[in-house]
Amino acid sequence: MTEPELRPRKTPLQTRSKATCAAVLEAAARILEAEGSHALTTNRVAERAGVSVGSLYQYFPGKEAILAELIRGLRRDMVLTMRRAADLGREESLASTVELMVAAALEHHLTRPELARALERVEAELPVDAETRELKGELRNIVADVLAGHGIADAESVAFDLVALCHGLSSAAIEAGEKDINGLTLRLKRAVLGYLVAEPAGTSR
Amino acid sequence: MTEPELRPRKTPLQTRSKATCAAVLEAAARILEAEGSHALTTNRVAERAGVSVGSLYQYFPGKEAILAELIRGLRRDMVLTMRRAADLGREESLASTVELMVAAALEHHLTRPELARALERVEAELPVDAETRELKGELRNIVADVLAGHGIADAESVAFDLVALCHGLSSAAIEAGEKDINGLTLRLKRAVLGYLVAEPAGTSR
DNA sequence: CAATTATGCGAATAATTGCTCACATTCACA
DNA sequence: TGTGAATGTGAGCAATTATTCGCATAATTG
Repeated sequence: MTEPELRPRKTPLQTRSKATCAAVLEAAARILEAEGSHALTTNRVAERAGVSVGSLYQYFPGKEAILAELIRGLRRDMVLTMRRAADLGREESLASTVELMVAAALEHHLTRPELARALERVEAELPVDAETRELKGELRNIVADVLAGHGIADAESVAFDLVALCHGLSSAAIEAGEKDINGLTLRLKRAVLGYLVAEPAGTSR
Repeated sequence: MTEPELRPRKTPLQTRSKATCAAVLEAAARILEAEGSHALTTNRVAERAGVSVGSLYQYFPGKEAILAELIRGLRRDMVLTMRRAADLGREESLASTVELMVAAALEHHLTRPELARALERVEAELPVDAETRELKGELRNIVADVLAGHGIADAESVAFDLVALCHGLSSAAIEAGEKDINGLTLRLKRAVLGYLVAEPAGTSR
């Protein structure tokens, strides 16, 4: 049960090799979203990418590294999207900012829903990747900053909860085949603003 | 890519065979929570169960069937737990009932957290199992009934959202190693009551 | 008690998969 | 243009895995 290596083997220098790398990643993504992680074998990825296995192994030590790279890519995207939304919301009301950010998060989930879902599942079975951990923290920080900017107490902890709540609702709704994105945005907004407005205290037994 | 069979091959009749079945399921559960689904092989399960592979295959057509059975068991448990909580909450205030149900759901997630998480991931990669689908619907119905009993409009849709929200927050918190269960219960309660209290309307663009 | 049925066994086989390596091709650069 | 570095190839070996099948043991039944 040796931990699989998640870092790429070497970074492509020439354009040709960059294309190879990209093709491998894209092929893996497609297999993943169409058939799930159990169908992801190095030989299949290479074939689908129009590349030989040898080339694949030149850049990735194994399939876990390919998956890890896809995950990092997704998270980097997410952070960028959310940062942009947070910036747009600067000087806006809390409600407007929430709507902007919720819409951004949703859009992110909607670009390649199956891929995002598959990668999330895979991530849980892989050793923790340092950069991925950082990126997740960064996401929470972005949210926390927005909250703090509107004078909300305990911003860090609240940010954690809001991110988790939104993630839960978006995933479930998208998985259930929800098509009404505007409606879903409203439901997310309702959850977020509701949480913010509700009494933090209350007797638990 | 033939769909794996998820139903057990035959039902054990004698006590001896019931024990074999149970041993297989428990062994699979232990491997799953300790090492994840990639480590779950039929031979390993049989060995860990103190049973031969042949016996395993007598009752399960493959490992997917074992996993499916574990999933069904977990869901059946969940429905029972939640029904009990809903019954206990009858004649109580909405807030109290929410607290009871939230606590029940949490307790459920906490008995074998790693197992529950692993099974959820596995479920997403398996063909949809009829009974599992039913059970998930049943869970939402239980919540919807409670909501309707308190005169909440659109109970079905709200139930969907509340279940999703709670699932999201519990999973994230438990995964993050949250130990303060009382505190977590309060946060869940806050999310639920907040959602219920917040304006369902609001302008989305 | 047979005789029938249920249960259990595990070596052996077939299929899959990860991964390497010896060799070919292309590129960068003096 | 030539030479070393970078890149690409894919047959094939090693290891893992799923699954079967002939046979032994235990329970049930009549």
